[in-house]
Amino acid sequence: MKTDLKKILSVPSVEAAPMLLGMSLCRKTKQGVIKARIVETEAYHQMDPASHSYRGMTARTAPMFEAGGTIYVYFTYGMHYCMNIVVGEKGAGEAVLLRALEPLEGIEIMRQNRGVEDIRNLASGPGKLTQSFGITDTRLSGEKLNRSSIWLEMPEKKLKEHEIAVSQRIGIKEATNQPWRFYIKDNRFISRK
DNA sequence: TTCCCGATTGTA
DNA sequence: ACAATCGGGAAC
Repeated sequence: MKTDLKKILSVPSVEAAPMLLGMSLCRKTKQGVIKARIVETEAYHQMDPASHSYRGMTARTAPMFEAGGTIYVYFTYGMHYCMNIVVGEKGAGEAVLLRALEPLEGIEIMRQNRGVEDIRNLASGPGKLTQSFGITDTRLSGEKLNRSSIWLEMPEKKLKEHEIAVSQRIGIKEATNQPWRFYIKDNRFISRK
């Protein structure tokens, strides 16, 4: 049975995060189309003290409470943007942080956006991948996949369970950390650490 | 209105 | 190991 994208976007984040691995994040830009494979994700949800949705809805986090398929972009450390794909039902406050991508198409555009040459340094981190995709503000936050410049494409072959690795999330305080980071085993494009 | 700090990155 | 850099949100 073919796994449907809509189905993936409707389940809780801890289930959706590994399911998004292998899918392609795509964006149409002025310079051309960019495509990159999702190789590392993290799950966040409303009962999670490390999640932006934990303390309820604010102007910034409102998109995180929208229905699955919404995009949530936030600004952090005074200089970086991070992108999430909201999942679950409207009001749930569930999202999957995209942490690393493997460049597939539009690699020259990604190089220009990042200002670096090394393909492994284009999208191997949550701040890097937004920069390589030309996301330089939070205007995409609240937009819907497929109804904006950004969309997802299903992989040609689905990942097997043994190809997926799990670990604690990165940059989260010890006390609130959980094994909710997922990445493709042995992939060269995951973030460092 | 003040103050602290972060779902990071690049450099030393 | 650490500085850069600034908006969000809690506290006052």
